[in-house]
Formats: sequence, structure tokens, C-alpha cells
Amino acid sequence: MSIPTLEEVARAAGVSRATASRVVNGSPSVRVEARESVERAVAQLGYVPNRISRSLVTRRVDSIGVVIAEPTGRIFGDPFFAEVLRGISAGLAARQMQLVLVISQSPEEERRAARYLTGGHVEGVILFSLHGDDGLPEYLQSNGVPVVVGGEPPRGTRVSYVDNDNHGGAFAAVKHLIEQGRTRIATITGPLDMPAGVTRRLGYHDALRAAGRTPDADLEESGEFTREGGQRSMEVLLQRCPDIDAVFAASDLMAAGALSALYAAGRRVPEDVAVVGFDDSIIALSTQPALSSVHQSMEVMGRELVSVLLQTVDARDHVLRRVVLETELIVRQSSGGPQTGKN
Amino acid sequence: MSIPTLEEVARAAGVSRATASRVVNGSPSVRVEARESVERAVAQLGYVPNRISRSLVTRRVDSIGVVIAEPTGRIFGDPFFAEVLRGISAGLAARQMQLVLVISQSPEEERRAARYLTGGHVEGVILFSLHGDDGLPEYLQSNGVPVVVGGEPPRGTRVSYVDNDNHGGAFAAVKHLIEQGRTRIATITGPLDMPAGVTRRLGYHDALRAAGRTPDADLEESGEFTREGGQRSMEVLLQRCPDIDAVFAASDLMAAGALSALYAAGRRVPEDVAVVGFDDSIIALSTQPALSSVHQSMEVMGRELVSVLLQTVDARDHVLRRVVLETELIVRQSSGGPQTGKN
DNA sequence: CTGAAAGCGCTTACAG
DNA sequence: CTGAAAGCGCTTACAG
Repeated sequence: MSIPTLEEVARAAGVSRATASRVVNGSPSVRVEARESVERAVAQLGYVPNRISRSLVTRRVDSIGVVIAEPTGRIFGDPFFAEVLRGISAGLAARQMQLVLVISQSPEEERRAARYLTGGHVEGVILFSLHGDDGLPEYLQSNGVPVVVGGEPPRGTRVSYVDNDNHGGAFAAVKHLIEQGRTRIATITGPLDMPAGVTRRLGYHDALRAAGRTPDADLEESGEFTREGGQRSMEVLLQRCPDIDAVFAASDLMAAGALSALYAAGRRVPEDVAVVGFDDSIIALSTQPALSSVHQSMEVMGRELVSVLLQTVDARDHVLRRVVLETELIVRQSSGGPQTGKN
Repeated sequence: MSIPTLEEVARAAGVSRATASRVVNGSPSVRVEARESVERAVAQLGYVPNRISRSLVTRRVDSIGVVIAEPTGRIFGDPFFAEVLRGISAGLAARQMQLVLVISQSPEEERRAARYLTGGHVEGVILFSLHGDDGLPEYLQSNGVPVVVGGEPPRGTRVSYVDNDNHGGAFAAVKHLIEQGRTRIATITGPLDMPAGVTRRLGYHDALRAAGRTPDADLEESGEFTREGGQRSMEVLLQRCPDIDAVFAASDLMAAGALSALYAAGRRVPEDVAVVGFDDSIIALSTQPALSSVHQSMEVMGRELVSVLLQTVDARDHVLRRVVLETELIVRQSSGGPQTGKN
């Protein structure tokens, strides 16, 4: 009735606890008879090892934590996160580790989460979409918890990370719009307290400057990485500068919102206004017209994050590891690509 | 450098490990001097209790698992889940427990998750959107893990659950459409291997029968609870029965998809076809026109799930607990409600 | 109010 | 190949 322990398995199998443990952990140095006897007892009693106890002695735990520093609304609205989680999960599979997603939506819940993560429950943690001065990575590290950040960490934070080439991607997108002959290129930025928001905006600026143009603050609006934000920003931009003929949105979700606003305003895409997004998520293929976008594989990022984290865990060192993944511009119909936008 | 233990705190504070433990756990029976000395040591050493060790002796753990039995794509596409998670998190706050979301996307990952959940990491688990013959609830229970299911569990599964009144909600929706004078009322069902899908369909049938009508299989199509599924189903229904003048979709997301299909087919909503959804999620307010929908509070469901789970955990009994939450039809523009659909 | 001691369920040198 | 024993970091009767 109650949950069986190794002790009981050993007794039922007529061996010592040590031998039972060896069998359960697949040690090769156990006689067949003993092994089979233990296996029979395990099956009969329905024994499941208590990982908590095991952790205490092995000082290893079979899971890693993933923290996404966003209100659940955004986490669950953006396909970005689903993709990255898929990648992390795939990367973990080979190591038989469990992904544990920790959600916190208020300062109090954040403290609870911090306590959980430093309490020995996870081997290390992957942090996502950090804002401004989030102290979590430093707190965790100072408590001996290995940390890797997905995306560029806030300035001045000494922490390993895996990032996409946000600058290069934004640069390529805007360069493409310039080459299409567009002259009034606006941008809908991400939140400027997030490095990804800042860096993509910088790529936009640098591409303009590289073509001998001067960035114009009137052509910029922040869309908070949400669909609604993108739509609102586009409305504001059209109001302020009716002559806009192109827009670079720092995420696909915002680009989708911008498309709605352009449609509502009677502008044709791409004839009147060309649009390029960022992420190249499934959204890019479901918009009308299909969305040109900067491709980045969040699934690959997930795998890399796991790889970097486990390297750090295994090495037990304090080496800072950085990985920057390439991005690539995919041109579709929304910026003048062919009608039947096969990727 | 290395992580300090209670032992070291005790030594630094000049007390026994027992006293240090009492202070850390807020026991009242400790002299002030001792307390302050320990608190100083804790602060100075940066001591964080190892919850794993604590769990081993208290036989309690500070987290509960939440399993959503869906591919991440769907989890992250439907606001439904975000809401319910918010409710669970809120319900947990009072108990200082951590929500741990366990994601599995393949049979292998499912086995890993099952091992994790039975390994002593969680106090109990909340299971979501179970399909057909999922054996997880029974497996967990037989391994001593308290379980509560969100939504109606598969037939024949003896497990506690919290459900919404799916039948009553669907019945009210269809009754409303009949009262609006609609004569060819179609339905886009959820997956029929999920109880919620089956029960909402039954509510649709029963409302028709209560009005003396006979359900017509040609007017039913399954939409898999996704936006795309809803759109596709609506297209099929229109093709098959061009005279449809109303549709009850078993989720808002599917209703939104249906709206797109109706729009593309040139049907006016509600003039030509009235539409009612189910969930009353944020989607219902963001569609054009605003969507009539059966309201259910997923946040309340989340809180109830926590409450039922913790009751079971505290009681350590095998009592089956069931809670059914009311649903309420909210009439908006898509089925003839007022233009400026407040609420 | 406080400490010595037992014990939670497991793994792993160590000796045989 | 196997078992007795120590120990992981903590809590908690128990005795004082």
C-alpha cells in the first residue's frame, strides 16, 4: 500500500541494499541470479526510486529549470517560446533530464521561484527574455546555480548566453528594403529595456547610415513585442508620417499587427508599404500576404542553450560561454518577393 | 566559495544544528540572542536551505506539478492555458508552493515525465486536457501521487476533477440560437476523444431535441480546438450545407477560425450566420464582430484545482472529489447582441 | 530554550 | 561479485 523503499526490495530479493541499488542503476558487476531476483522484486512491489534521496548523495539532480521572465499572457501568445521549449526539450532528451518550467507573474512569485531554483531542485537554469536590470542571473550564480541566458543578457551582467545575430538580421532586413527603392522606412521596435529590442533597432540605424541616410525618430515606435502593440504602433506611425513606404518590425507578431493596421488604413502591401518582420516563425507564413522575415531557429537556440548549460554543469567552472547564431533574411511577398512564397 | 550548509551556519553562530534549523524555520522557541546570532551567520554566509534534504525528512516538498497533455504548439497557442496557469499560480501563492510545468511532446518524453513525477519531486499533480485512454492519472495514483484532473476525466477513470458545466453551457448557447429564430444550426466540435468535446456536442444535441428538432450529422464537423481547424471545418460545413444560418463552435479559437471562413465566403455575421463560441476568453472580445460565447473562468478553475489537490494531499486519503463550475452564456454581436458589446 | 542523536532513502568507497 | 558502514543535509522527538 505504502510506497516501497530500496530496503524492502532488497529484503524481498534476499540481497543487500547495496546490491539492489546496483541493479536499479544498471551496474554491470552483479551476478545474473542476483540481478533477476532484484528485478522481480522491483516489478512485484512496484518500486520507483526516490530521486530526492538519490540526489542528496549523488549531488546531482535530474532536471533543469527554465524561467521565462514574462507575464504568462505573453509567454502563451508568442510561438517563439513554444519553439525554444521544443529545442530545449530535445536537447535534454539525450541526457535523460526533465525540463521544468517555472512561471512567476508577480514580485512575490518571483521570490518564490528564486528560492525554488536555489534550493537544489535543478541542476542549472536557462533564463529567457530578461528585462533591464533583472538581478536573477546574478543571484542564482552567486548561489552556485549554473545559468545560461537565452538572448543577449542585460549590459554588465557576467553570464553565459546564446544569442541570435540580432544586429546582422536587422541590418540585412533594412538593407533589403533600401535596395527595393524604399525611401521612408519606419521601424516598430521591441521594448527598449530588452537587449534584443535595442540591438535590432541599432541594426536598423546602422543599415540606414550605411546607405548614407539619417535615422529619423519620427519613424520609430515601440511595439512591446505583441500583436496589439504592433498594430497600435503602425497606426501611430501612419498618422505621424503618412508617406511611409516600408516598415521593419522587430518581431513577426508585431509585423502581423502592423499588417492589420495597414489593411485597415487601406494601404496595399507591398505596393504601398513593404513589411519585414523578425523571427520567421509560423506566423510569417500565415499572414496575408506572406511575411518577409529574418529567420532564426529558436529550436537550434534551445539545443545550444542546453549544450552550454550542461557544459558548465559538467565542468563546474566559472567560464563564460557565448554562442551567437546566424540569422538569415527570407524574402516573401510582403516586401516584393514572389507571389507563391515558397520559403 | 562552496555552498554553505546548516552545520557551518551553526558553527559560525555558536549554536547546535538543531537550533540553527529552528531559527531558519521560524520556530518561536528560540532565545533572541541565539536567533540573532544565527540570522547574522545566515546573512554572512549567504546560507540557502537545501530543500532536497529538508524534503527527505519532512516527506513534504514545496512544489506541485502541472502536466498539459498537448503538443507545445497547442499549449502555447490557446489563451485558455495561460489563464488556468495564472489561477493555479494564484491558488498556490498562499501555500508558498511552486508551480512546476512539465512538458512532454513524445512518448519517450512522457515516460521521462512520469518518472519525474513519481520520483518525489512534487507533492501532487494537476493534469490537463487528457485524451482518450491516457494512463497517466492511474499510473501516478498507483504510485502514491495525489492527482486532480482539470476538465472531465476519460470515462472509467477514478480520479478527482474540477470541470466546467460543458453540457449546460452548450445547451444554453444552442437554445439561444434557436430563440433567435435560426433553423439550420451547425456545430464545430472539439476532438471527440476528449470528454469536453463529447459533452459540448451532447449539449448541442440535447438543446436541438428539447426544441423538437433532430440532430443532423451533416451539420457537425470536428475542429480539434484550433483556429485552423475551426476555419477548415466552417469551409467544409458551408460547402456541404450552404443554408447554414448559425454555428456553435466548441471553443473561441475555433469560432475565430469560423469567422474568417465566413468572411472569406462573403457571409455576414450575424445577419446571414450567427456564431457562438465557448470559453469567453480574450479572443471573444478581439474578433470582428465581438463573439457571443459561453463564459467559464479558467482562473477560478485553476484555484479550485489547487484547492482540491491540496485537500487530497493534506488528508492523504483516497476520497474522490468533484467540483463542477457554472458556465454562463454571454451574448454579443456575433449572435445578434448589441453593437457596442460591453461585457 | 537547547543539544545529542536518530533517521529520512539512497549511493559508494572499502574490504573481502 | 557482494555487504557493512558511512554519509549526503536536514528535522524533530526526547531529555534536560
